[in-house]
Amino acid sequence: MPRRPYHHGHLREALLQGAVRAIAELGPAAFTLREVARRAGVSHNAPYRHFRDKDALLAAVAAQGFRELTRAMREAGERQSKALDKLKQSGLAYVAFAVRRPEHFTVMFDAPVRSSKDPEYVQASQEAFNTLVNYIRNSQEEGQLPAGDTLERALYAWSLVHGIAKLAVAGRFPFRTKAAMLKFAKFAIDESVMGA
Amino acid sequence: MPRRPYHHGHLREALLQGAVRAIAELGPAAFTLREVARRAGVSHNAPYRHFRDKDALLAAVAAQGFRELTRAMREAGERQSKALDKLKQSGLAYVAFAVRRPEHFTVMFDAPVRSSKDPEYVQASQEAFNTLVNYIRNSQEEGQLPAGDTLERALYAWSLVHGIAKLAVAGRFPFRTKAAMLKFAKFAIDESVMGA
DNA sequence: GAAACAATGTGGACACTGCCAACATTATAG
DNA sequence: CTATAATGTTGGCAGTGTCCACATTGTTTC
Repeated sequence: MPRRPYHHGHLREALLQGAVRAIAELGPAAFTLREVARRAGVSHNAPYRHFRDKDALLAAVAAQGFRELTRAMREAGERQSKALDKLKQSGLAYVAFAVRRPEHFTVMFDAPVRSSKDPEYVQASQEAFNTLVNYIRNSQEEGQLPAGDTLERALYAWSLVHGIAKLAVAGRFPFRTKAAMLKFAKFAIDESVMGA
Repeated sequence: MPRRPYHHGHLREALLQGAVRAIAELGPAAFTLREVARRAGVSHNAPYRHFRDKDALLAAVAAQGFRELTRAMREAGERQSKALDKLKQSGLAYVAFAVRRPEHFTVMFDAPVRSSKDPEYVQASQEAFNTLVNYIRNSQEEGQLPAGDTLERALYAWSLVHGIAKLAVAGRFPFRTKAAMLKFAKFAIDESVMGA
C-alpha cells in the first residue's frame, strides 16, 4: 500500500495551481494560505518551505500570469504582417487573457504592494510592457502611427486595453458572451487609432 | 469633567472616515474592522450597530466615493459650453478623482462581490455612469462625435479613463507629479476622439 | 554503504481577525 | 415616568498568518 509519502514531490506547483483555483472560487479576498495547503493535502505550514509568506505566493501567481500574458501577446502579434496589426491583435490578446484568466489578472494588478518588490514579478511584468512598446515603435517606424513620444503612446494603448480588461473582469459590461466582449474590444481598439 | 460619553454621537461618520484613513495607510487588504473601531475610540463590536458586516462598511465607503465622483464629473462638465468639451473635462475629472482619492477608488471597483448588491452602492455607481452617457449623447447630437451606438461609445470612453485611473493608482506610470499625470490623461483623451 | 547535512513536512503555539450572544447604558416615545 | 428602542461593552469562538521546535526523507561525502 503506497500511503501518501512524507514528501509531496511537486508541492510548489500544486500550491500555485491550488491558489489560482481557490482565488477563482472564493475571490482573492477570501483566499487563504491554509485552505491552499489543505487542498494540496499538506499541513498548514508546508507552504512556508516554498514561499516566504502569503504575499510571496501571490507574487509567484502574478509572475506566472505575466509570463502567460506576454506569450499570448506575442503569439497574437506574430500572426500579422503589418506592425499596426500586430499592435492591435496583441491588444485584443491582452483583453482575452484577462477574460480567460481573471484570477491571474486580478492578482497581477491588485497584488499587495509588498509583492511588487519580488524580482521575478518585476521582470515578468516589464517584459509584457516591453512587448507592447516594441509594437508601438515598429508601427511608428513603418509610418502607421504618428511619430513622437513612443512611451506616451504606449501608455495610451496600455490604458485603453487595461481599462477594458479591468471593467470586463469586474463584470461591469453588459456583454453576456466572451465573443461580444471581444467584439467591443476590437471596436474600441480600432477607434483609438482612427486618427492614424 | 466631561468624560467620554457612553454614546459616541457620530459613530457612523467616524467609522467611514476612519476606514478611509486605515485603507490609505495599510492598504485595502490589511484593512481591519477592529482597527477602525480602535481609531474611533470605541469597542470592537460597536461598528456592528451601524454596518451589518465588514463588506457593508466597504460598500458604504464605495457609495460615498461614487457620489463624490459624480459630483466632480458634473462640476467639470458644467464649466464648458460645447458638449464634447464637457465630455473631455469630465473624463479628466474621473482620473483626477482617482488620483485624489485612491482609497475610495480602489474600494469602489475592487470591492468584494457581496457589496455590489448594496442598493446604495448600485444606485450611486449607475448615476456616475449615466453622467458619462449623457455627455456622450449630447456630443453625438451636436455632431461632435460620430452618431451610432451611444452605449458602445460610452463604454469606450469609460474604458479609457478607467484604465488610466487604475494604472495611475497602481503606481504603474512613470509620472512623478499629479500635473504630469493629468497632462498625459489629457493627451490620451484628446487622442481617443481624434477621428471626431 | 554509513554518516553528516540539507531539504521538506508536521504539530503546537500566539496574537489577531470577523462575528455572535448576552449584557449595560442612554435616548426617546407613549 | 416608564417601556422600549438605539447604541456600546465584555466575553467567547472558530479561523487566520506566522514563528518555533521537531520528524522524516534525499543527497553528499568519506
